[in-house]
Amino acid sequence: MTQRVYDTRSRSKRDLVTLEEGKLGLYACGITPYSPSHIGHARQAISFDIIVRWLRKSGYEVNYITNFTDVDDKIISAANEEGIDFLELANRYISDYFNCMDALNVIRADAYPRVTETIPEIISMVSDLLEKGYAYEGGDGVYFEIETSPEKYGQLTGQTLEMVRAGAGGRVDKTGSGKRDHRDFALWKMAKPGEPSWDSPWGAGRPGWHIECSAMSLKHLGERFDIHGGGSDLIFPHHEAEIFQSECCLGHDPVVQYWIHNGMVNVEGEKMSKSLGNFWTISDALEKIDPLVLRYSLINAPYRQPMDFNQVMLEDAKSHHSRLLTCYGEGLSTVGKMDWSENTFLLECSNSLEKGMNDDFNTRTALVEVQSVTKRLRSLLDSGGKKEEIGEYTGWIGEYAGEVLGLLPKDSGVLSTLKSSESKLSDIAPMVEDLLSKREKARASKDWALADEIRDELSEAGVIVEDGSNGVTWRLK
RNA sequence: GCACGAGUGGCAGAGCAGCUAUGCAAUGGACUGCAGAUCCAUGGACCCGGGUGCAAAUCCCGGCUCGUGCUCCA
Repeated sequence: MTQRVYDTRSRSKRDLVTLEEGKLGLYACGITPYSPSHIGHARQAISFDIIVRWLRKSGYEVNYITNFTDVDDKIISAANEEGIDFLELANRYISDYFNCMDALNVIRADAYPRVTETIPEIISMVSDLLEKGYAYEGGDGVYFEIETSPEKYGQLTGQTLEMVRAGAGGRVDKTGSGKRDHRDFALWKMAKPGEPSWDSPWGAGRPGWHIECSAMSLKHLGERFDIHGGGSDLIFPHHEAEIFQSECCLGHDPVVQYWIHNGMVNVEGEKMSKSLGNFWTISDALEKIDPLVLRYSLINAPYRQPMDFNQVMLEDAKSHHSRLLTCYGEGLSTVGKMDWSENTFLLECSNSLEKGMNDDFNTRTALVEVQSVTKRLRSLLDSGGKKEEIGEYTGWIGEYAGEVLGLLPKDSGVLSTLKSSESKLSDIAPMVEDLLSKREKARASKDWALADEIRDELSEAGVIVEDGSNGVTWRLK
């Protein structure tokens, strides 16, 4: 089955053909660590994590690179406010990022290059651009000159040079910079007093925002690579600027074969922003929900669609995830994972899941299949189904919900959670059983008031009592 | 204003030419002292107007509405 990938540049799904057969270079723009990571970062990271997992499962040898922009205006001003070094601040939030990613079960990328560790490469790229006549020194910095290659303008956004010229005229003067044209962008910014800086042929300064990614992708993936991704908010101007820089510097195009972009996360229908007070950091979210439930909720829509983060979707994710985990845990502890390749129903499910994932990584379709396998496993477990079948279903879930979607903790974790809740159960069992037998006596004598009172008490204590056709059962909330 | 994208049942959200999406909710039933859980069943949708097709939610044209980008942003 061919992998289809939606490419922002051509605005269509295209068959994935890599530059080198069986190998794939993927660069995804990472974060600027100036504040704690938020759920938008989580969605970006999880989307690409699953894309990488899937491509690897499909047989590609993937080299996955994602960066940190560890020097930038916002980092500097946040560090100044606290009176600390900018790198100290950046490191703090990078470590926050890694903690969150680990919790969310995001597999580490193959490399996490940083701007501050790529300065020589950046300087060399800027020098090249100057030499080739694509850039100029403008007093307070070195700028890329858009007019040198107008045909490259708007490759990702569909805008032309003229449109933007018409739309934003007059802004040049306001910026007060040495730009010749307001659409030109900085490659190197000269340092103002007190700012962190590196020596360069043009004076002490630091890289502009866009050049870092061109330099880092070149360094790690070479002069041409397969996929470049990031949040859809980076399409303009960041990724367009990268196209200018990389293609002009290297002298060929395209440098990037496929551009992919994940959609934004809104909160209760509104754009997430600090000023609206609806800003969710990942740590905030993890205080209220399990990290894997958050992961589940964030892949409940295809990665390109904008998604709304709200109470309903969280509760949905919570109930689905807990059913998935419970079934998997029971399957694991009673039978274990078994080969399912002879099971026609499971084969159909994986076919359909693969079809969805091959069609631009549709995790929503994948979840539908996971739900349907879980449902069947639940009823097998409840009705005392054949061991082989339970094992097959458990194996399927481990493979797809676990390895591909990353929704399950490690098997040892699943089992120990199961055990600890069992031991918790056995601790309180005598007391509960005692109350229940009193309740049974009350029920036998049709003293419903007393029976209900006992049930309510237990409920308040966190024990759910259910009268089934085969007698009374109870479990923890 | 320009660009890009989206408008599907009560809600979330797939499908992108012919075949039940799915989940939650709802309704009816089974079970129950009641509640819950579970099981069975049922109803319900493709923004509007044209066009192409044997056939359109799905393609084309024109509207309308919404979102995002055009300044930093995953």
